Parts: sequence; C-alpha cells; structure tokens
Amino acid sequence: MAEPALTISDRIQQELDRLTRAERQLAHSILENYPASGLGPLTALAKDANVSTPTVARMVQKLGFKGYPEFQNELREELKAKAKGPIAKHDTWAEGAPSGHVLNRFTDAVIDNIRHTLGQIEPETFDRACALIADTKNPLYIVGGRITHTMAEYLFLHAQIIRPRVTHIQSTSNAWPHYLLDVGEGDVFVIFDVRRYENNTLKLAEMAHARGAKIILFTDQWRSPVHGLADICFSSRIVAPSAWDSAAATLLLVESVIASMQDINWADTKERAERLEDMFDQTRLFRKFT
Amino acid sequence: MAEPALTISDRIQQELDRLTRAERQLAHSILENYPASGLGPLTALAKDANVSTPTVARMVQKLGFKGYPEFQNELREELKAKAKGPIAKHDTWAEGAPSGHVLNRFTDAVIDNIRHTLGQIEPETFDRACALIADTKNPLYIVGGRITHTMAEYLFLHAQIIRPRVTHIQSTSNAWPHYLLDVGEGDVFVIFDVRRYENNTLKLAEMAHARGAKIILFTDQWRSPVHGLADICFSSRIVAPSAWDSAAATLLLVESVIASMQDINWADTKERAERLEDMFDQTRLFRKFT
DNA sequence: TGAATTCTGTCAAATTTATTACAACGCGTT
DNA sequence: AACGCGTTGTAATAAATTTGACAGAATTCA
Repeated sequence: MAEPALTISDRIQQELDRLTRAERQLAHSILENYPASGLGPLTALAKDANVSTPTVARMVQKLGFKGYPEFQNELREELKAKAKGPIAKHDTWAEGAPSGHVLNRFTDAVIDNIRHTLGQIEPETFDRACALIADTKNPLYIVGGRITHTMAEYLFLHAQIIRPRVTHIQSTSNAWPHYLLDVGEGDVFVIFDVRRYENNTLKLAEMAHARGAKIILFTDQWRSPVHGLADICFSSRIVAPSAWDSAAATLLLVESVIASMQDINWADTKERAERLEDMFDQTRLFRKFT
Repeated sequence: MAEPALTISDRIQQELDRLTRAERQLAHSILENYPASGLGPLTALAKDANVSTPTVARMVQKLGFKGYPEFQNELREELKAKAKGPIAKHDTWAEGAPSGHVLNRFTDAVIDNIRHTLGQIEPETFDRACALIADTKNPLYIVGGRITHTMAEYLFLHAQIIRPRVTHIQSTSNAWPHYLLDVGEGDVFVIFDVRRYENNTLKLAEMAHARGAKIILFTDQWRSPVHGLADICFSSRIVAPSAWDSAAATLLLVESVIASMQDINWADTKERAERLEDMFDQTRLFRKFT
C-alpha cells in the first residue's frame, strides 16, 4: 500500500474548492475538531454538520475512500502515527545501517518502551517514592532477583553514596532471611521483580510487608504478584525484538530516582561523596584526572 | 456533564488489578496505541487483543460504561479536549509533570544520549563485534569495574545462556589475575570502563592484550585509556542532569549485542534456553505462568 | 482429587450504522 | 417561465456492529 504523505486533513483542504455547499459545510465540521469528530459514527457527524448522511458518504468517496469505514481507518492510522511522536519517526538511528538492522529495531523498541513507561507514571507518585527512598530516618533495603539483581545493584551503588543505612539483598540467595531479622515498621523496601516473577522475591516481600515495611516495586507492564503488597508500583515496558526483555526503561526510572534522591539530600550527598573521593584517592583505585 | 478528571487510560490502569486475565490482555492492547485502537470497531479491538468480542463488551461495562459506543464517545471527548489544550507537543514525557520535572529532564537527556551514541556507531563495526562475541570457538571474558560491573553482569547473565565458555571478571576484585592464567591468543574480552577509569581495569586490559586476546571496549564519549589496546571500541554518551552519569545508552548497546548474539547462535541458544527452563522448573524458582 | 465458582468463547438475536435508490429542490440557462 | 443539470434529503435496504444467553474450560478451594 502506497502510504500517502498527505494527511486526511490536508486532502480535505486541498479539495475544499471542488466541494459543494453541503460538503464544504461538512468538511469544516470535520476540521473543527480534527480528528475526533471523524472518528464517530457517520450519523453523528452528519447531524453535527447539519447535513444528511448520504452527503457524508458521498464526500468520503469523493476523497478517494471506498467507504466511511475505510476513511475512519486511515484517520486512526494517522492518529496512531502521531501518538508515536516526532522522535519515533522512521528515523534510522545508526546511520548507514538499514532500518531493519538490529540496532535500529532495538532502539525503536526501547524508545517506545520509554515513551509508554513515562506516560503511565504520575509525577506525584514518583516524587512520593523518591522522598521515601531518600529519607534517612528509615533504613532502606534494595532487593533484586536473578536478572534484576543488576538494576538493584545499580541503585544500591548510588544510594550508598547518597545516604547511610542502605542494604542490598539478592532474593535468589538463600541468605536473605537473615536480613529480615531487624526489619520493622517504616523500613523501606525497593523491590525489583520482572517477568519470570520469582517465588523468593514474593516470599520476601510478604515477610517485609508483614513486618510493617513500606514496599516500592519496580516491575513490568504485567506486574509482578508483589504489587498487591506494594505501596508504590512502577511498571516499565520491557518488550524488545529479542527473546529477552529490555531493562532500558527500568534503568531510566532508576537513574531518575537517583537524580531525585540526590537533589533531596544534596547537602549530605556532597559531603559523603567528597569523603568517598578521599578514600579512593588513598586506595589509588582510580587514575588521576585525564 | 460531569467531566471525570480521570482519563480512560487512568481508569483502566486503576482497575488493572480487578480485571481478569483476558481483560488485562485487552487492557494492555488498548493502552498499546492509545487511544487509536479504542476508537475502532469492537470486533477489530477484540481480534487485536486475541480475546472474544463479549470480553470487550464486558470490560467496558466493568469500567462503568453502558456499552462500547458510550466508551468510544468518551474517548473521543478526551481526544477533543486534548487537541484543544496547549499544543499537543510531545516534549513532556511524563504527562502532567512540568517539563522541568526530573523525569522529563532526565528522559530528554537519555534520548539525546541514545541518539548521539547510535549516530556514531558504524553498523559493520557493531556486526563484527557481535560476531566475535558470539563465536563459541573463543572463550569469552566479560569485565566490569565498580559501577559498570552491573552492565558487565547484565551481559554476562544473558551471554551465559546463549553460549558456553563465558566468564565474568570484576576488575575491582583482587582475584582477577587468576582468571588471566588461561588466557591465550584469540580469546575475546569485553571490557566496560567509563569515567573514573579504573587502574585495575587498565592493567587487566594490558595483560590480556599482551597475551594476544582481542578486546572489545564499552566506554564513554571521552574514552577510557583502554581504547588504545582495544580492537573495537564503542563510546556511549553518558551525560545526565545529575551528579552521576547515565548508563542507559550503554545498556541499549549491550542489549542490542545480546539480541544480535542470539540471532547468530539461534539454534544453540534455543536448546540451551530450554534446558535452563527445565532446570528452573525443577527448582521451582519461578512462579508458574500467570 | 473433586466440587464450586469464576471466567471465557461460540453462537444467535437485536440494534445500530452505512449504503443505495429515488424523489424533490434549487439554480442557471434558454 | 420552463427545462435541464447537479445537488440534497428521505426512506428503504443491506451490512456491520454490539449485546445477551449459554455451555465449555479453567481456576480455586476444600
């Protein structure tokens, strides 16, 4: 199918002169709130424009569609494309690679995941989560599973610099019950659990919940069973053109949380980070600048 | 008419827990291209989501609408309202958050990083790297530093499923010299080293290089000193509105590499993944399918 | 394991929606 | 003023969509 570069709106405006009185009346009504009105039933559109139903049918045929349903179909396609946003436009990301190349396909998917993920997050919820995580009054536990362990650790490594009293628990280890000994009312758990939800993680969450801990969950669009116990739940899209899932959107969230934590605790963070630098200097772990 | 402050999208997400399997499947399909898919005929929507038409009818009633047409009506109203509002630009990612919100600022930065990173990659180089990494003739070593250790592990966890003879080395551990004992001509090293380049990592790279190993380096835009020894070097942009860097673009590359490896070794991978599944089943580590 | 409950799909009826046929109307021309 | 042409609306028909009833499947709980 040869996709016309012109939107329906364009086409209507182009034809405007060739249209008859009633049709023009209708055309203006369609453009009035485009594309919403065109997506309703033909009958409603006709009434809105004060023309008869056959007028509508005739006009869409004049515009080159087989019938009203086909017209609507194209409107919906247009809407779908628009929703993808200017970013996801058939841009090829890695220049010089065919658009079917893994890199381009994967990047498309990731951008799409990010868009969906962010679209579903309420900023207030996000801020609330960050405040909880940043609050040094409560001990913070970070929990990851087999794969998500990496995300958990990423968060842990940074959280550790920003605030004291952070613990990283790997739910696949069988040592985790020990960590729960000291957990009490008001402790905060950040739990990662995505597809192939892990029984261990669920059990851990249940116990933490039972002890009165607050749970912040990072999961996927299908939601880990832990979400029933969670106070706050973030679900990222993870679909990818691969046998495995993509953690990119989750990572983006985690990094945003880190940035936000740092803002909240800036005074502390700065001082802690400097102390850390000093210690690194003493261990000669890193290269001197440049 | 009492306009509900909640969009249908919100409502669906809110109800998500109370919905049944088929309904959730449907809900996700609606959210997938929202609102376009919800504006088509019920029949098409059902087919898209792989559920029966009555399931659709039932769900919209569960959401509080008298019937599908009423549901569509509200979707159109929503669309109309949105079109009226300040130009429907996609410059805010988390809708409802001011564009200065961390989430939006961070996401902007990450998308930008991705674009820059991908723009600098030559597909041939990428393919060559994947071929090397996927080639089971050579042992594969994956090396990460203090923070990048997480990226390394992410790659390792997947590579381990796709092919045999993969080793994960943490350069910050002092046990790494042991791993180098068996390294010889043709072995492949994937090394992660980003800002605050680590001396250990450089030393490790030097030794591996001296023994004739091939080095594939993932670094940042300023390039780790290891790049002088590397056969292939990928540099990701890592700037973020935060005191720390963003690993998102790097993760994207890593995931693309995984996807590509999997394509190259598909026959093997499939069989290995199945064996892994079996073992998981036996350990009852994961929940049975939803 | 088996019974009860809930969920889900097939099918058919009912309703709505789109299309066609045709008659009436307006408008310009002779 | 009357004819002819193109336009428009009414009404009937045809097609599709939506909804409801029922039975089979899946799940839960004892």
